[in-house]
Amino acid sequence: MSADPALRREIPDATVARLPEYLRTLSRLAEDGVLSVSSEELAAEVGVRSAQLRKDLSHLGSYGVRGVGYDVETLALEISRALGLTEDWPVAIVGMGNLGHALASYSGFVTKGFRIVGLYDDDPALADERVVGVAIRPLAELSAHHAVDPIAIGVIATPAPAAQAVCDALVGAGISSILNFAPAVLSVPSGVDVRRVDLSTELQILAFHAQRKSLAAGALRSAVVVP
Amino acid sequence: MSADPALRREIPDATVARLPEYLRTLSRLAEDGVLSVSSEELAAEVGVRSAQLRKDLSHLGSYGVRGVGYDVETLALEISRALGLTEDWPVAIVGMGNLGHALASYSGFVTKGFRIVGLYDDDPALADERVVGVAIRPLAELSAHHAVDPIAIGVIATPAPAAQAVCDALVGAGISSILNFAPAVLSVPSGVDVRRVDLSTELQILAFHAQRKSLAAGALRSAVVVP
DNA sequence: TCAACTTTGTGCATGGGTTCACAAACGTCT
DNA sequence: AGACGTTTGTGAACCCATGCACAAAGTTGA
Repeated sequence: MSADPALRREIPDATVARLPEYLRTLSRLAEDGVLSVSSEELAAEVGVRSAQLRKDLSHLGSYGVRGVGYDVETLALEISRALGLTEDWPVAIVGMGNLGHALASYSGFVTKGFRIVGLYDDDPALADERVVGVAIRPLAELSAHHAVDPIAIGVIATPAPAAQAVCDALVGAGISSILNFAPAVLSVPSGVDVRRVDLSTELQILAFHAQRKSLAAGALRSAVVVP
Repeated sequence: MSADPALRREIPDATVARLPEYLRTLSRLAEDGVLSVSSEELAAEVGVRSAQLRKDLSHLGSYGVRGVGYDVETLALEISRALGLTEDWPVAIVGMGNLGHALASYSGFVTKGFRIVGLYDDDPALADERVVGVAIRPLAELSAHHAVDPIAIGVIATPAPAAQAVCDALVGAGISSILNFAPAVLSVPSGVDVRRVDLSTELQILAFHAQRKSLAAGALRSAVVVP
């Protein structure tokens, strides 16, 4: 019998995907000394409709005040809680090439709730190199490390051909949340969560829209020449 | 009066987002010497339902053969065409920190249709350093460069506070497709396409699901103790 | 040639997500 | 205290996407 609506109710995936954006914007407003926002103002900042923002927030509970708006601090706290950012999440990165290094030193990591506890790469040239205070170790050590100091989230930053093997190693060690930067579809047992971030997919989607724009422009020119 | 269904019809965004995945898988199959696939097989590889795959492909035209399946080469070519990957797209990256370097040397860039033509960063320490054969130059030179050798897609890999200014510079130069890696919402005039890739958003979504899993486990334990 | 089998392409139903529009709730001002 | 203006929270309508199920179309084998 939980009292917190965030735990009782089912929050739609589409809403969860927007919460980080709301949170980021609220944090910025808080830094700027803003105490209160209306759904209209916040929605404009984030780039969504105000009705959508209100419906999203309604899934977490009722934290607004009618006629006034939302208290910035309170709302930020409630979103953090809903997302599980009040506890912190130990993260391990596998694959310390260019991308792995970039991810490890990415400031967004440390800011809120995430903490790097392990960096892994089988390349002997990288062994024991330290990035943000953590030594790079061979992947084989991950399982032992996880047994002593649990890892909640595994990040795969290897080339595509290695990704499935790395994923199997992570799952084998008992890690059930994986962020995959390799351009490969991973197969995992049910209960394991995989999210994929893929640069070339995004580029290709942009290319599609760019092509549509240039085709539309071409069609327009033709229409003018041959009405 | 175009004969190509891909140009006539409207392809849904959800479909466009999946096409790169289909293309990648088809390319892998082609390398393995596979000549033909059924929707069932291909869908299994990609991790979608076969009905969805068929419906997606039907938006590009009718390239399957009933009773047989799809010719791998043909289908790959048609998807490439639909996405606009038969021409190649000049890309510029702004912000050559860790992430910029990682992106520039990312192999997925060159593979299909994308070509890096410019790298920009205002840090004097980076000036004239060469990555993948391209010299890093100050952002101020982008506009002149674009006028001579057009850039189709701009990639923002700067810290969040600089992102909007960089974006304005890109838009001002006439670039209308932007891929943004900075954790910031960019405001752009209509007609400009922005896609955002954000590490910390993805991590937060994973944290949400991880929390749900651990809460469910906790609830289960409680239920066992206090039935 | 024809029957049996396979697989595509699609009409239709179902479900989620987005948007509209408004009543309920709050603060403020007279 | 009461009327007025503002903003939330949400029921209802719409819209897009997904999944089912099957007819149409093709292949294979006798």
